[in-house]
Amino acid sequence: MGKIARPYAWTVDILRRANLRPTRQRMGLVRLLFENGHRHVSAEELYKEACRNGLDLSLATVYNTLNQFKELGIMREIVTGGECSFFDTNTAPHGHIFYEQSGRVEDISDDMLSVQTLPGFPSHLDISGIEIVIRVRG
Amino acid sequence: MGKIARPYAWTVDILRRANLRPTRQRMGLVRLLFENGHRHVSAEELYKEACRNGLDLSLATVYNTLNQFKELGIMREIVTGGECSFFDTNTAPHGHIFYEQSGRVEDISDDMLSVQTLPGFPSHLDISGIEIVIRVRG
DNA sequence: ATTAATGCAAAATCTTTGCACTTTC
DNA sequence: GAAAGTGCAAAGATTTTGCATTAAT
Repeated sequence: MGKIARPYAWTVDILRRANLRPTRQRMGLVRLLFENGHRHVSAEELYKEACRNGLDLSLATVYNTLNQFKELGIMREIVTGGECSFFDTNTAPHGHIFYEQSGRVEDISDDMLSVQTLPGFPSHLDISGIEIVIRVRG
Repeated sequence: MGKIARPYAWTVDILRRANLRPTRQRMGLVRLLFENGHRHVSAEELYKEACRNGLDLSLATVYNTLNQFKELGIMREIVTGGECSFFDTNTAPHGHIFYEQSGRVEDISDDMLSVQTLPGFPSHLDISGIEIVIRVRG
């Protein structure tokens, strides 16, 4: 990624819109997360990637930032049942395929799976999220 | 539950069938888990319940036993995204409702939700499990 | 007797937090 | 300068492990 000499305007925009100060660390993370389409990352992965790209920050800051982004609705968390949690830049409702061996996460697209609530579904429930994970050995 | 003076025959049967020695601890856990229909438990919950019922064992043994049961296919694990994992005595495919506030887990019955794979689903995947969790605030 | 299981405490993870220091506004 | 963010190390929490002891076959 190279040094961030001048902040990328769009990273600042994203952060401003979320009422977060555009610090060097956040701008770097936003750039990694959003510059090339949607991504699934674990905190650890993102931290290492940031370091590799010359961004100087701590793992705790990565956790804090990902959790802030989650709370602000910019990202969402993916529950895999693996060792660590993942975060997804795509906040639209969709399921995931979790590859147990590699620990990788992929989206389930609309033409793969159909999920519908039926009349028997309790209508009073205040749903905060629907997790669909297909675990595969491959 | 009272003292287990003489082992319940059916708990021994379940353990024998799974090639596990019917120890006092395992028989007690099997009894709590299977004597009254299907259950969802966390290790901690089950541990406390066992203690309350006069069963003398350690939390580590509860974890070990639940994991053995999972590997042997007697139980399965439920991924909730909450702080701890849950184990389910019902191994048939079905989803769960997770109540974030209480940490309780309930089954999703067949008349609540319909899930179907569509033609676009990758047929070569070696699926080890499908997790469907509806998180609710209530 | 032989073999397996248990208990305990300690370790291993992943994740969060407290506080002094730094950066942004 | 005031307020917010960061880094670090330390704490928390859940789960696993190592090993001496105990129990089951």
